[in-house]
Amino acid sequence: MNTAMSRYDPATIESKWQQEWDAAEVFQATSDPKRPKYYVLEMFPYPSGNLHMGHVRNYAMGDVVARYKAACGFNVLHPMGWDAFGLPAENAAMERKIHPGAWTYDNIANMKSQFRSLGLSLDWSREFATCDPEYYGQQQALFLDFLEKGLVYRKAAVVNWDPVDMTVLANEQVEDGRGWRSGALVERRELTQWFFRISDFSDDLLTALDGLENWPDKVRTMQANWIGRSRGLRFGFDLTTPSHGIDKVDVFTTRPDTLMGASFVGLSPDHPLTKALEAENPDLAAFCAECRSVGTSEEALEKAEKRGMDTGLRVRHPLKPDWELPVWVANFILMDYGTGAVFACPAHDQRDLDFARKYDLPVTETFESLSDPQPVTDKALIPPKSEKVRWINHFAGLDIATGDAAIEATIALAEKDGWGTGVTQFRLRDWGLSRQRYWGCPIPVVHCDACGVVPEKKENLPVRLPDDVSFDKPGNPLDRHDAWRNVPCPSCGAPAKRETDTMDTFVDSSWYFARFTSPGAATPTDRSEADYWMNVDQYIGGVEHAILHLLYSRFFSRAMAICGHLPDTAAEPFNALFTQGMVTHEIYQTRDGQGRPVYHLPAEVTDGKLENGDSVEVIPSAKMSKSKKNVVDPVGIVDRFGADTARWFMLSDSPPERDVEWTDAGAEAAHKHLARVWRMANELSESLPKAGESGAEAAPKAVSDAALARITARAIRDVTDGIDGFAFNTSVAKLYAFTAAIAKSKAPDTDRAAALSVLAQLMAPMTPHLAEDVWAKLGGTGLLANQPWPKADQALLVDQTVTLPIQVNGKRRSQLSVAKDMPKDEIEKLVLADPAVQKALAGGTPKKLIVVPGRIVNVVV
RNA sequence: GCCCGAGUGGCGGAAUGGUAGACGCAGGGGAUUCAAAAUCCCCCGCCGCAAGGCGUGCCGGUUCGAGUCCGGCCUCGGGUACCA
Repeated sequence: MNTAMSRYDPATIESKWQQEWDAAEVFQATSDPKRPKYYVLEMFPYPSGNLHMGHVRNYAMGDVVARYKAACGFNVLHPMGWDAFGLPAENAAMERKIHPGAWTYDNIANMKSQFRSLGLSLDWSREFATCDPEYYGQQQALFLDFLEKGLVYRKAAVVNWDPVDMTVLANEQVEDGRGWRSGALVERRELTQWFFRISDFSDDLLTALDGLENWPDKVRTMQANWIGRSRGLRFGFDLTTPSHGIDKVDVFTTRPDTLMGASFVGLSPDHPLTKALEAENPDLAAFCAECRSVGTSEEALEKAEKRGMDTGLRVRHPLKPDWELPVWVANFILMDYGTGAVFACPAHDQRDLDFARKYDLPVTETFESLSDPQPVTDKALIPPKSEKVRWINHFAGLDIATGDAAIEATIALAEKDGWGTGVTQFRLRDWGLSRQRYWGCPIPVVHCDACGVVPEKKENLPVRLPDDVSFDKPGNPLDRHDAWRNVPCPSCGAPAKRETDTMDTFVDSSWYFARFTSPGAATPTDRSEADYWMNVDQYIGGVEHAILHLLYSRFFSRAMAICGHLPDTAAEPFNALFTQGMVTHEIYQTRDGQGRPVYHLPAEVTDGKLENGDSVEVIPSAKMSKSKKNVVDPVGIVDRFGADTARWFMLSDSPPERDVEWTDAGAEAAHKHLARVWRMANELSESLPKAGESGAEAAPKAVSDAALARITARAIRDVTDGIDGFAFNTSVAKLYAFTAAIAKSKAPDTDRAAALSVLAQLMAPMTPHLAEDVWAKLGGTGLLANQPWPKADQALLVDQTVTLPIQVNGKRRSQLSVAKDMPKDEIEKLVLADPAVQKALAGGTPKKLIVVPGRIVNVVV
C-alpha cells in the first residue's frame, strides 16, 4: 500500500477540490425565475488585514446554510465583499505613511487569499469593496435620490473636538474626556451636518418588528427599546421673569401624573436658555464647560456624577400659579431627547431623588403603594404603570388608579384646559451621516455662494476621492486640497466649493446586500435582479450589530423602495437573522520590571511557560483582540490541520449564538475525527469493486442492513434538524455518533460504504473538501457539491417500544419498557406492580398517578 | 447609568415543563507494539464502604414534576447613536 495515499492529507485534497469547484463554477449564481432562490449572506468583513477566528466561525456557519440549501434544490446566492472605508485606514496612513487606499487594497488581497483557502461556497464574481468608486458612486446616486425625496437634510449637531489636534474625534477616540493622541480635554463643537430622516420612520420601524418572526427576540426587543416610543405630555412652565426674550420653558414628560410632586425644572447644559444665561454668568459657564468636557457619548454622560447648578430663575407651576419652582441646569439632561428640559419628581424617579437629596430640594409624594404605604427616603417609589396606587390630592380627582390611567387622565385634563398637549415621542434620533474624514464616500454636493447647497449632477458621479493627499497634518486632507475642492457650481457655473465631509461608514453597509444582486449595474440596483434575489433569506452576523447596522439597513431599504431601487416587498430586507457569538481565548500575561502587564501570543506559550521558561499568568477567556494578544491565526491552523478542521471545530461544541472558546486540544480532536472518517473511507474503498471491474457501476446506493439503515435514517433526521434549527453543534454531535456507529457496525462493507457516503453528504456543508474526497473514494458520481440532500426513510424512524422512566414524588426510581401505543390503564397496572413503586407505597395507594404517554410516569405517595 | 443577553461536571456543552450531564476534550484503566507514535475498547458529576444523599450562579415561588416558567439578587458579556 502506498503510504502517501493512506493518510488524511488536507493540504492536497483541499486545493484539489477547490480547483474542481472553481472549474465547474459551482457557486456562481445566475437568476432563474423558474427556480426558487435562496439568498444567504454573512455580514461582510472590515479588511483589517487578516482573517481571525471570528470570521472563520461566521463564514463557516453561512457556508453550512448555503451548501445545505443548494443541496435542497434552491438557487443559492452567497456573495462576499469588503466593508472597506473607515478609521483604521487613516490611522495606518498616519502611523506608517501609506495611503489608506493602498493599505486597504493590500489587506483585501491578503484576506481574500485566506478566504479562498477555507473553501467557502462563495460567488466571487460578485465581489466588491465599498471603497471602489463603482460602489460609492452608486451610493452617491442614492444620496441624491434621497435628497430629492426629502429624506436628507442639514442641521447643526455637536461633535467631539480635540483642540490640540484640531480634529473631530470618534467616541472611541475619547478616553475619560480626553483625546487619545493629544490627551487634551475634548470640547463639544457645533457643526452643520447632513442627516437622514430615519425618525420619520420611527413608528413603522417599530411596528414592523412584529413581522420579523425569524429574527431573535432579543434583537427585536433591543431595537424596540432603541426606537423607544413613549406617550407623554408636552407643556410649558412660565418663567416668573422673562429672560433673554424667553418667557417659557417647554418640557416633555412621560409622567405628567406626578406633576404635583414637581421639585424643580431642569435644563440641559446645551439648552438655548442655558446658553443665553452662560454669557453673563461665569460660574454657570464654567459649570457647563465641565459638563461638555465628558464628550458626546450617552454612556459617558449618564455615568458621570449627577451634578447641577441653580440658575436663579423661577417658574410657575401650571396648576398652581402661586407655586414657584427653581430652574436648575443638570448634566444628566440630554438636549437630543424631548425638549432638552424636564420637570423633576424626586419621589418617583431615582435619578431625580438622588439629585434632590444632594442639593436639598423638596421631595413630595404624589401617590403611595396600596400594599406598603411608606414615605420615600432614599429609594424612589416607582411601581409598574399598570399597578394600582393611592393618589394624594390628585388634581384630576383620582383616588385609587393605575399610573397608566392617571397619565391618560392628566393628558385629557391638560388638553381640555389648554395648558398641554399629549404627544407620542420617540427616542430614535435622525441619523447624522457627515464625517470630517478622508477615507469615506464623498457627499456629492457643492456649496455655491449664489445657489447655496447644490447637488452634483448624476452624470458627474462618482465624485472620486483624490489620491494625492497627505496625512502629516491634522484634520481632513480634503479640506486643504484646493484642486479638488474648487469646482464650478453645477447650477450656475460660478466658482464654488465641494462638500468635504464624507459619509458615515454605516451608509456603506446599509445597502451592500442589495448591490450584490447586480454588482455591475449602472444604477444602484438592477430592478429585475433585485426583484428576483431580494430579500436576504438568511442573514448571519455578530450581535454587536443588533441595533445600529440592522436598523440603518431597515431604514435604507425603505428609502430605496421609495426611490424605486428596491421592490416594496424588500422594505424589510432580511427575512431571517441569526446572531452568532464571539470566539474567545485565554489571555497569557507576564509582568515587566514596573509590574505592567505584558501579553503573549498563544503560539508562544507551551504548558503555561514561555520559551525561556518563565511561567505565564492565565487570565480567563475574552474576545480575541490584538492588544491582548489572545488571537489564534486561522492561517496557522489551516496550515497545520486544514480548513475542514478549522471549520469543523468552529461549528462543534458551542451553540452558534454563544461565545466559543478556541482550544488547541479541541482543534486536535476535530482533526482526529476527520482523519478517522477519511481512513474509514480509504479502507472501505479498497474492499469495494474498482472502476472497470464487474459490479463497479453498482456503486453504493442504499443501506440494506436493517440496524445500520435505522441508524442512517436517524442520522439524516437529526443532522438535518440541527442545521434547520441553527444548532450546528448538535449536528456535529450526531455526526460523531453516526461515525462511531458505522465503525462498529458488523454489516457488510457495501452497506457500511453506503452509510459512509451518507455521512459524507451530511458532513459536506461543514467539511466540504473531506466530504468530496470520501464521496469520490466510495464511488459517488459527480461532485458532491451538486448532489441533492439525503432523505430519511420515514418508516425507519418510528420506534415500536419506548422506555418510560418511573418517578416517585418527582424522583426517578425505576423504568419500564412498553409498546409505543400501550393504553394508559395497562401502563398504570405495570407501574403499580413495579418493585420500586411497591416499596415506596408500602402497602398503601398512591395519592395520584400521572402517566404522560410516551414520556414519563410519576407516582405521588 | 440605561437597554439586551449569558451562567449546567475538571473543561466546551446536551436536554418539546418529563430519566440532568448526549457528543467531544482532559483524566484513569486496558488492548495492540521490541518500544513508542498512531489506533481501538472500557470507566469517568460530587459526597458516601454502602444504603443513600446532594447537585444546572444565589434566594424565594408556581407545578405531580423546574436547567427550562415567575419574582428578587450576583457575576460576566454585547450595545449605548463618530469602532466596525
